[in-house]
Amino acid sequence: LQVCCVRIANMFIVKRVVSAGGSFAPHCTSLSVSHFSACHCLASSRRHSPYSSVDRERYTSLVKSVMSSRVSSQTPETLQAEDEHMYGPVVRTPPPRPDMRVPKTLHPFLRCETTEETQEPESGPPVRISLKREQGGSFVPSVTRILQQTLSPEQIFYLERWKRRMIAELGEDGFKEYTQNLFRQGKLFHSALEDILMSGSTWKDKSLSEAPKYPSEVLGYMESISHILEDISAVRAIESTVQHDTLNYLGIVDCVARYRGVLCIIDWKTSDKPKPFLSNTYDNPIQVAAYAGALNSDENYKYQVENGLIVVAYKDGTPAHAHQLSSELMLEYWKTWLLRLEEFREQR
DNA sequence: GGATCCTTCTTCTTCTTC
Repeated sequence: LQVCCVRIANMFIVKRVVSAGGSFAPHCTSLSVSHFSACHCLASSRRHSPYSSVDRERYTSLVKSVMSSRVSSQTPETLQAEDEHMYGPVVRTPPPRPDMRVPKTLHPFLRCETTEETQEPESGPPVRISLKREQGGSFVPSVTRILQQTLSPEQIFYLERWKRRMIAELGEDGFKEYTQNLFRQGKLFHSALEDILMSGSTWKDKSLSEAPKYPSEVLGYMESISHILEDISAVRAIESTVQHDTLNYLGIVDCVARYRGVLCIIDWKTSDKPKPFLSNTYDNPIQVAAYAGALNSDENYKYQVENGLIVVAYKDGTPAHAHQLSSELMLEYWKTWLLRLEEFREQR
């Protein structure tokens, strides 16, 4: 509102000064002296401007510019001053980082040995290996931590800008509450899903009989993914820890199951904004590839997973978006993950 | 029981015209 008032007030001043024939002409601040004179004269005697006979073509656009209400009276300088007032000092967008790099060592995504004889039956309850960190052992960083600490300058810039704007809108406390609520919803959604997938029933069965058991906040998300759940079968792992045997990192996979018959690492996400394209999910595909690579090297899992699936659920029940990651795509993201991992190690 | 960890999310130009 404050910015609007300032901008409207500025435009009003320009209009008044021009129509009163004054010599104040903010539009001319970046123009030459001759332009300024033209501006002044045109403003003071519009009907008999001496410039109309001298150099009419040259000043046509200038006249239009000054007289038009569509032109903002703001200059980049005043806009920046306003932004600084509202959001703090302006940080320039960092130049995009050329990322044609390849990892120094291309660690294999899949285990070398053949998996034909190690196929295990897909019956039985899903595995759930809980996280147990070794006391006093060497520190093993997590996928989330590594991704968080190797964000690109662009990502950091946009995230910080978003945060600044949210705090300006909601206040410090309001922002804290907002983010806590986002996390809470995500956690509730994951718990409900875990419950459904562990029990081996479908959401339709559950929603008919046990819907009241789930917090009302997650019902929309469950409705959102109900069509995806119909295509899920052979759930093998839920919220289970995976650790890479040589690359020394760990994480917790949301789910390993078949989606339309293809064995996938599945990552469930909640989002307020629609994410119809894979590119809308930022680092999520890298996260999925990192989990898959770890699982493939992990002795606790006797099978390999080459594909991925990112499911974005919506609170209002809008059908979720499911982004499938082919084995080729997973390999590409595996390379990106290896780069991020190298970057993380270099920081230390 | 307390402390710590993993995870849960958040980003992508901006203005005019119809």
